Amino acid sequence: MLTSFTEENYLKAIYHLSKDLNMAVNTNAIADSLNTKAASVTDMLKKLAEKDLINYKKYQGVTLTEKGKSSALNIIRKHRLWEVFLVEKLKFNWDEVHDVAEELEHIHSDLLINRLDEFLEFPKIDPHGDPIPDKNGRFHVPDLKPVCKLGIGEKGIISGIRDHSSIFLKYLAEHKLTLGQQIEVLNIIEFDGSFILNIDKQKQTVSRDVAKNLLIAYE
Amino acid sequence: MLTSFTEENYLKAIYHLSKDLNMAVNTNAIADSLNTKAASVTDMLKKLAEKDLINYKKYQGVTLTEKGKSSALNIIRKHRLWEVFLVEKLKFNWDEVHDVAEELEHIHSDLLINRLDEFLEFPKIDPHGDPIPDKNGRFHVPDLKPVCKLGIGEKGIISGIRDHSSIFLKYLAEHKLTLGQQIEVLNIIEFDGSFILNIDKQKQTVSRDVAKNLLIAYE
DNA sequence: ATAAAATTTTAGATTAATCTAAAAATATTA
DNA sequence: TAATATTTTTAGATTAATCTAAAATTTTAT
Repeated sequence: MLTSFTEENYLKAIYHLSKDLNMAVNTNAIADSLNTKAASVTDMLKKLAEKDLINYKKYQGVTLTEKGKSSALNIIRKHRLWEVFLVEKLKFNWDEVHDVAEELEHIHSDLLINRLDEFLEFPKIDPHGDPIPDKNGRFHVPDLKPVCKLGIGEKGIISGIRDHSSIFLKYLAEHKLTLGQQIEVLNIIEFDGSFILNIDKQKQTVSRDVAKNLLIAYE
Repeated sequence: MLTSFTEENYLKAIYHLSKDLNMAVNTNAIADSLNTKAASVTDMLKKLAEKDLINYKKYQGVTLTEKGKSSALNIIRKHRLWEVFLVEKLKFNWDEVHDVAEELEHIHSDLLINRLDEFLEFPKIDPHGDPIPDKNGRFHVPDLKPVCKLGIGEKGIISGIRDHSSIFLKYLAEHKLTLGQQIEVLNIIEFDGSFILNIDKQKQTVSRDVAKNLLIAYE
């Protein structure tokens, strides 16, 4: 079955939205996430339902069918594998990969993506710590917690991020807050909830906002 | 300036057609090469002329402007670099790369393509022997001749092909007639113009059709 | 429970790329 | 050079994806 560039973006958006909420996704939520209008979304939902990619009943929101879910996971797989390629092989910074991967994820070729997977030695996570589905759509969700949940004296390894904006990614890179880095909470400021961290043997303060969006795996 | 997937395919087609003929390209020729109808081509020509990518006067055929030519060369550059990547890094056969490269060539990112060029160590030719334009659109056209122009006893290195169809490519690969291979003309059959070649110390006969489409560089 | 607010869908247009059929222009040839 | 054939363009539709504005439905709040 053929899916257009646009249909694929809808499937991906629905997948991400329903993953967070774990329930039917609203028309407006899709419209917001794709920067389009609710009326356009309704039109597309009818089309996707026709193709048996989503379960859709008027006014009731949508969920992905098995077919739709596996299609969405394949697009996410492609996106994340390309991100690994860009960073590992082409020396992109982790804040430079998203837009290009948004285009590359729509290239239609199973051979290409499976060979790329092999070339990259079957990576399990992308440059932002997000898991990469295998060719059957299977992946493991690492158990991560935001820095803000740590107490004083606790340690962890930076292993993911919640906010994926390039401005946040740039900030993190400039402050050595990159994947794999060990951190320790030295103190928490009561006034504004900011965290004083020990990073690479240096004291560094991060705001509560940063602490909420930086995910760690316990040691 | 933004060019759509479709516009890019028109520019590429016009480039290839005008390169062979070295003159204005006909509406019907473009329609044939893109498997579309003359009426559709006329519509698109108006649009490309509007964008100053082609010189177009009704009924007079078209040529590329400098802008159009440099855009076409950039698409060809991308196509051929991706082909090198697919063959060199992802172990595609040379008859498997064309369709995927047709999609990859439309990814818009200068950083991507220039980094890919670097990653591949600035290749000068693609897996079929076609030259790859550099980032300024410059490339050298190798001086090649078809096998059928060789006389008995002459030698050469297989360095290019005229026909790019996957059926021809597959035939060549199966008969060790691949890029870089040395050949020597042992005999030419008067009856049907077929060639008896010495390839890798083995005698092999190829039809005149093959001899016309297989290009060699003299020793 | 009903009115007000918010969300979602429908109706009717718009744009890019395409098509068929007919008209216009150019090229061929007798 | 006039008739015929070929090529190209125009006119008018079609399809996918989008939009605005209005109508329908659901949710929230009094």
